[in-house]
Amino acid sequence: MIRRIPQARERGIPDATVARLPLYLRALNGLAERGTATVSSEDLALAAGVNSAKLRKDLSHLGSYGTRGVGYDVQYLIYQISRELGLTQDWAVAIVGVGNLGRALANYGGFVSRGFRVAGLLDADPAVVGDHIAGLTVEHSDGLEAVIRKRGVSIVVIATPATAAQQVCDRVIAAGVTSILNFAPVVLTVPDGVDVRKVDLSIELQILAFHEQRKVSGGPMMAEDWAGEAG
Amino acid sequence: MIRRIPQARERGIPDATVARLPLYLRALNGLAERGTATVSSEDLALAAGVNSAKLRKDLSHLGSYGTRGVGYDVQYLIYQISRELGLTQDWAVAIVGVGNLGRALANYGGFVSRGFRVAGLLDADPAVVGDHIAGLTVEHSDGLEAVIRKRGVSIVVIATPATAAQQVCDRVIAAGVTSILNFAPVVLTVPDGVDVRKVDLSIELQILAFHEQRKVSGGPMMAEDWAGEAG
DNA sequence: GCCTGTGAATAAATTCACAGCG
DNA sequence: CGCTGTGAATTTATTCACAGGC
Repeated sequence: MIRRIPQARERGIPDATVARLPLYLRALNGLAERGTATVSSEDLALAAGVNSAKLRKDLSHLGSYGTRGVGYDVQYLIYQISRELGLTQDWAVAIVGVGNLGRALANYGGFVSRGFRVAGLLDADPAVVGDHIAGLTVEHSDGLEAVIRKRGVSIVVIATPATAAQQVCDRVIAAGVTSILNFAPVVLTVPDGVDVRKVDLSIELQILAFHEQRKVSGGPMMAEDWAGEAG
Repeated sequence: MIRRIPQARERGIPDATVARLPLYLRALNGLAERGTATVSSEDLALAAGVNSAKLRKDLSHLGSYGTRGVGYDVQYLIYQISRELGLTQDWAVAIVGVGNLGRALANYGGFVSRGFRVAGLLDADPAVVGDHIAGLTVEHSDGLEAVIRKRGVSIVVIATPATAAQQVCDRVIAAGVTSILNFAPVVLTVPDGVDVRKVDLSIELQILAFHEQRKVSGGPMMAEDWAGEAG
């Protein structure tokens, strides 16, 4: 029988924990900006919106970075989590598809601030190519492979229409990219070893609707005097 | 702290299942468009990107809507899932914050197509108020409460800067909204009974970076400061 | 035979509760 | 003492595997 060796150190961090580390990091940065030097698991958990037992368990997967009876040193913990997430490195990101969403992403401050650098904006539409967005010039997606290779892009954000997503996906994988963030509402087919994360705006709304439906017995309020102004 | 929504007594569908139903729904709609009448759990699972056992278990929580030896009737299953998610109703959604992201959301086809209707676009910036986006006119956020009441808004999307998010959140809750989709990178504090879902663009990138870091032993090509870590 | 639906088994995640250190 | 770190207990989710209907 093959038994998994529990790597107490830095290997084998649960997915659920990894997904929360950015949350803790953001809460810690907020504390740091307000000049807080140390924080207890209770307070940090509150700021991050989780419970303290979970927070301590999560952090314990990284190592013993707290001090019993005191709490965690904010700056030190920021560094440790950043290192664990790989944010002490500089990641070049290319955004493919410069529609409304692509523009929003390019201008999103959170990308640049944490180890990510938008190294390329690409679009297939000649009407968009040449636009200046967030200090970059939109390039034609014909040059996708060249941009990836020349600028060391390791993460690609797909913000194209659904119909183009798989094709873009195939091309960037062929160019060596193994990390993709997909905003197109389509399931991408990728070979083993390629990591795809998906953000689906409408799915979140649908989940909300499910819960909303359960709350209100009579369904949503009726829009009585809604006069559509479209058209 | 996270409060469980007044859970349905009759059928407690697991959260993990609810989160996947929209995925199945999209896969089914794709099949329907191509004229497929029935589909096996195997094929539907493939289209949705999950495994078939999970799919069958998920669907079993809704009822027995399949036919042994045959599969599921596509149209019927679409209806059942839609009903379960509350998408057979018409949900009025207001988007607060009409920056790049807000515009992207307003133009996002997936909203309108599935039981959601953008009933209001609001922003605090007078320079934006009056803009026409996706067939709507941007209104000043002073009128937030009025818009919510008059147009029967039951779900609010917060796409404001982080600094404004909590204030907007408080106002919409005071106006009776109990379902919020938050794109601002901040943890919202809400009373019990209010359901908040969060979409955080940078968190997804950070999770990708974590996995990417583990794949590539040498790190990304453009790593500038390679602090010698004893590995 | 084929494929669903589902108990049982397994795995993962969360929470409890307290030992142990500062 | 207070607060972390963590085994143990609990809850939740996934996967297996096959009974049972078509």
